[in-house]
Amino acid sequence: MSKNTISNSVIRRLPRYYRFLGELETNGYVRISSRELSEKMGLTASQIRQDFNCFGEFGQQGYGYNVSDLREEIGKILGLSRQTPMILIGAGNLGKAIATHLDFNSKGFSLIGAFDVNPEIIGKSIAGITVMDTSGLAEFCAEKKPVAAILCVPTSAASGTAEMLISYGVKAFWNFTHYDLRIGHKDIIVENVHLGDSLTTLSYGLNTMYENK
Amino acid sequence: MSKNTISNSVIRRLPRYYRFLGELETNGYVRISSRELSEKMGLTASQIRQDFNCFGEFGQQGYGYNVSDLREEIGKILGLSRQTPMILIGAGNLGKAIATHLDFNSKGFSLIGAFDVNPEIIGKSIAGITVMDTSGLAEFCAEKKPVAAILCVPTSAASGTAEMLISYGVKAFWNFTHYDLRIGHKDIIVENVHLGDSLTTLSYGLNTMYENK
DNA sequence: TAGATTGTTAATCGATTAACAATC
DNA sequence: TAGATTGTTAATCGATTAACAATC
Repeated sequence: MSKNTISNSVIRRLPRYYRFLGELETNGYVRISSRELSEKMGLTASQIRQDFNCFGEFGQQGYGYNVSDLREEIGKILGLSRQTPMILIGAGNLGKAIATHLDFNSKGFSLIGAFDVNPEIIGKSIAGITVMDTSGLAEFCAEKKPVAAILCVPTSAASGTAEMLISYGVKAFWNFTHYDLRIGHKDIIVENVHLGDSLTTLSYGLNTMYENK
Repeated sequence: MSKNTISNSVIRRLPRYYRFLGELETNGYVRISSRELSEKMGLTASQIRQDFNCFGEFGQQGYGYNVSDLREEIGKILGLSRQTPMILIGAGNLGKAIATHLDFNSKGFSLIGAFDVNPEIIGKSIAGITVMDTSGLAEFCAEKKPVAAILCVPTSAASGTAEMLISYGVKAFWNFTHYDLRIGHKDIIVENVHLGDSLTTLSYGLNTMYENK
């Protein structure tokens, strides 16, 4: 039974727990204590127990956590057994790389379509999907009802494309444009990636470490 | 004159400030108050003033901040006028997309080399650079002394590749593998991207919003 | 039972927000 | 000068850590 609201800090740690537990399972771990997990992940044991207790009692006093059970529970919380239909908008270099690089099915999604406006890209196949002309998007959405979309369009097209997709029923965006997508509609979910900001942060780190040069 | 230590929360906001100020400048803004900026960015005016004051007094009472000056100051803090030499390790789909999609020069870096082990990729040109054989990495590093590296290798090769690069003098990593790079060496900087975790977070959002279905 | 480790409450720490004196 | 808005201190809020009783 989940508590009322989960803080964003906790949510951001969940995928990482899930990943580590998967590795532990692969390596034959059956049980693990919060202390041992904390050492492996670079967290405190307290934080781990607090985090898990947001969602229920997954452990057993005197024993610890069953790795496989715990991983499954976190998977449920993350909704990873779903196959939410997702489409890619913008199948250029980045869109193509995203679509081929990630295992959508193990992360709660199913890539069911890809769209672009560039005639040189339309008709090509990526990740087993034939890229369609963006002009056919309305019809496709009416029929296949994708719930999520990957935005790999040029930054200038980000906002307009998102609004259009919302009107077609899309509820969640994975945004790779350099535009800060913040939607007014409150039932729309946005995950901004901002690779540029990430690289900029790396620059800050270098600048700070070697500032006296 | 910068204060002793800047919290990570503040640092993570800096690239976003820089981006917004750039847009404002493009749109002809000469001055802006913390209140006006807070409305545009979805922050509080207090937070903005606190953040900027970590680094000095960039504003003027009764006036606000000069957009262009403030942007330049933040650019300096981020080290964006540098051209830190950077190399790409792994020039497959993702590596290629990263290299071509981002403007390294405006973010404090200069992409000076790309490497792969795949004979089909070696010799091809991406972002104006010819992909070299990874076997020539040691020699290249000795000569060109790259300070930063983009890791787009398979997850299993992440740790080993990083250690090798450190031995060649690389100080900073932009890590796109699914491996949690945490380096023992304390003078090494790591920025983990974890696209998979980002997508998983999106799944959580959908799962939470539509959990009663 | 004794030992281990959780679940949970209390204490601490840090980050955000509010308030206001300083000053342009 | 009066109005505006910063820089900065104080108050609040939230997240992390510590402590320990519950219990397997």
